[in-house]
Amino acid sequence: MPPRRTPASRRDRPAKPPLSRAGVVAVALRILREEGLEKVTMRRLAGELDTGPSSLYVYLQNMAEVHGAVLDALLADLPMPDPATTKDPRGALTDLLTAYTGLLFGYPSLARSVLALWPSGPNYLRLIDTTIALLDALGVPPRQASWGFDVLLQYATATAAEQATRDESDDSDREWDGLTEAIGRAPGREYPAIARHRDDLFSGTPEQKLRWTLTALINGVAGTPA
Amino acid sequence: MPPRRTPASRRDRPAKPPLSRAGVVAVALRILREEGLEKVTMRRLAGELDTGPSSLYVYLQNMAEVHGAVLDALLADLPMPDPATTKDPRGALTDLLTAYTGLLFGYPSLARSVLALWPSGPNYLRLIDTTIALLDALGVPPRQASWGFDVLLQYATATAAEQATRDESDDSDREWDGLTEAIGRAPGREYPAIARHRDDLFSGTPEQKLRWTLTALINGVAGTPA
DNA sequence: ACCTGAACACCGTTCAAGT
DNA sequence: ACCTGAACACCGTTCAAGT
Repeated sequence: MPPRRTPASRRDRPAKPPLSRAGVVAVALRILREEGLEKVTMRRLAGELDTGPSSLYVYLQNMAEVHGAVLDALLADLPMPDPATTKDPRGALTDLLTAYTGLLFGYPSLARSVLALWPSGPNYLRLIDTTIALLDALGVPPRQASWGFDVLLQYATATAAEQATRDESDDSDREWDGLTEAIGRAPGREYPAIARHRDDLFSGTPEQKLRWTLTALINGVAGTPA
Repeated sequence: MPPRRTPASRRDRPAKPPLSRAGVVAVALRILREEGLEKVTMRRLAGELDTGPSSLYVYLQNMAEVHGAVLDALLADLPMPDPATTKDPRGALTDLLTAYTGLLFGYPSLARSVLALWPSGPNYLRLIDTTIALLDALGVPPRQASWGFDVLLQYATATAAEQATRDESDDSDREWDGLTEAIGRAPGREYPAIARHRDDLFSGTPEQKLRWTLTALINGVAGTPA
């Protein structure tokens, strides 16, 4: 029997590295950054790794797991404060949540997918741990911190996900912001509260609103006995 | 030229009602209730209406619009308090948001889709209007009510959407609750805050948590100057 | 155990051609 | 204007058969 060798069809091509979970995730991350989540498909990943789509299922259970792994990889770049030494836990928490929101704003369709996931990678756990620790440092009672952390993270994610809907529609399409349109047009006879608040509803920059909302969430979590 | 008549292939079959947006939405709603959102596809809708999928695009721009229309149809059943006469606006607001969450809990994958939408149908506008009016009645300053209403609605939607992930996995699959697993296993050396709060993180029923969170959100919105 | 090609069972949307 | 069939351009996942 002849020794096993690379098949002729592969000879003189760059050696094909062995498949691995990390390798698949690395390719997924690159495609996400360069072309967006929509292009991260099992077929595309397989193609880039010079194999068939079914081979990926050895390393990842399904597409949701790919998305979760990609989120965790992105979170590695999120600067984490040290809750034990920070002098301004409230500012550090706001900054952390703002940074997390900003990161997801760069990948709104990933944010959308993450809402349907329960991310559980090591970097997401670190984000949870730091959020809870900062609430502790703020003097929030433990049960409130435990029940409150995911309101904070969920709001950040949902805010970025909302952005996805905007990004998908083109400017020429007047439906892109159906709710703003609808609020603007809502007849005062039928929707008196909307009519009364029309100016306030459209006031403020997205940054101002985000900052206010995060503050309101922290205040609510800190000030509401469980 | 002979008069136009129903083609032979349709004779003796029940008369085919003319297509309409309302008709499409009604079928979508029935399929949603009986079989879930996953079965509400353009091809299925077309099949039930005895036509081809392309015909639906005369009445609805895309699948997102179908989902939005279905949500609005469901909201017709949501009991709305009258903000002008209610004596306990805080209780009424909590009840309204709890009822909205409960309604979406029945259709978690719709909730997931709604997060990516900006619903703008008449019944959703009514929900917004009532929420703002109840915040007014609570004495919340107008700008805070204007900025705060969507935190409340978004939380309700996101909470129901989270449920979708659970529903999709079967019991035998231990991954169904990856985050709870991960939190339970998180080593205390690396995640000290999680370890410290382990008991509180798993405490409380979903109902208790929902009630507390809604209260915390209302408190935060009411008590944080914009 | 790992890897594969091919198949299964679908999707949403567009388009040219009718009526 | 409304409606259509067929096509376009894909999907995720499974499975039997390899190595």
